[in-house]
Amino acid sequence: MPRNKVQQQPAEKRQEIVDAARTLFLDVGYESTSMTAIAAAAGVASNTIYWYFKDKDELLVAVLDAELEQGLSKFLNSPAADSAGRLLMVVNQLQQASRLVATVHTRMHLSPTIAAWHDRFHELSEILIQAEMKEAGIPPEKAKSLIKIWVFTVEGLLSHPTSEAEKREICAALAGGASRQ
Amino acid sequence: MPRNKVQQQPAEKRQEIVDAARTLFLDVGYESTSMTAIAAAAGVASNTIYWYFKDKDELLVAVLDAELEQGLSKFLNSPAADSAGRLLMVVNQLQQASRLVATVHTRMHLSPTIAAWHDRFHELSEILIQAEMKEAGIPPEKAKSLIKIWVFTVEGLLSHPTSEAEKREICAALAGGASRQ
DNA sequence: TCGATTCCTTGATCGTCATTCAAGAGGCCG
DNA sequence: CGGCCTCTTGAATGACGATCAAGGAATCGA
Repeated sequence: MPRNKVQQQPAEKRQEIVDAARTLFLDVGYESTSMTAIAAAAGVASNTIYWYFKDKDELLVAVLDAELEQGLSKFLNSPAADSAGRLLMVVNQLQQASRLVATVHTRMHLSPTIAAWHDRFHELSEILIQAEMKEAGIPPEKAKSLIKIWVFTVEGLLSHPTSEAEKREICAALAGGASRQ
Repeated sequence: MPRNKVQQQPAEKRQEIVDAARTLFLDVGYESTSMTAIAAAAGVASNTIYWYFKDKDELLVAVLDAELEQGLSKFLNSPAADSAGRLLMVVNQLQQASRLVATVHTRMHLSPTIAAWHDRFHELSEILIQAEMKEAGIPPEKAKSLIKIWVFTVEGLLSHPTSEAEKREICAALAGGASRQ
């Protein structure tokens, strides 16, 4: 069995493609970004993308994972504040990827790949918020519904244009409502 | 200036197109429904649709308006219950159109027509919820953030598969959190 | 009745997009 | 060398939303 070629040496090209896609997805949106445009930005032929990714959705998952990893590390290394402050920070951190929220919710019905990513993302989010609530002294029993409300509200804030002041109010109302349960 | 033809007599064809589109949009989703399929279901050539509607988005708005009108009348004629019960009823009423939630949020970035409909929908929703809260004795000042939280949570419930029991819990938590502000 | 005007419908076509195909360049191993 | 793998590409395919040019049918003024 001959093992050939330099094997994975220029796998940086994969990263270049992800970077190009990420910029375009965040800037003009997934739907308005053609594979040709991504290829041009990455300096390859559009077919080349299909050597590294099965389809456009798998490329989207790569972008989402990159975005998630970056957001997660910022969140975990953040200066500890109160729940409302941490919530607001998450919202603002995710804001730049806000266009992708609707895209994921649309494409999860069309692509099993996106559906799987979406499920993993929600699992992770709920785990993180549960930890947040445990720290605030809310019993896991009562917390279950609140977690969903938090997640849905964050998604709503990302999907709809909201002023900074209003975001702050809403996060405070969420955190306040939680501590009073 | 001759005024000709029977003028709008067979405008029922427009309704047939909307009905066909509605069935397909709710069943397989907007993105997976081709204009050809709608035309076939309505018994016309695909071009004919473009005589009645500027584009696919305008047809979607017609479907959304029909769905909204139906849902609204059911909501207003509903037996008065507590806030949690009325919320849950709205969620279940909108459930059949749940696939369109993500579609609207995606296409509002691509189509001014959809963006306008989305804005109108949120205005209307917030007015209705505000009335609900006024009745519950919540001052409009405090209600503003809660309204958004309610709307976002309803959208979240529609976008994510949730068991009946969990929906009930979440609605109860929302209503309970509101009354305690 | 005749022609003009408007309403409505359609077959054919266009342009774009995601994706696939067939072919090949260039390095590695035996 | 010769076969085989990794990687890249120009060209094609097929689906879709949308447009075009052409007419049929109904009504009006003359």
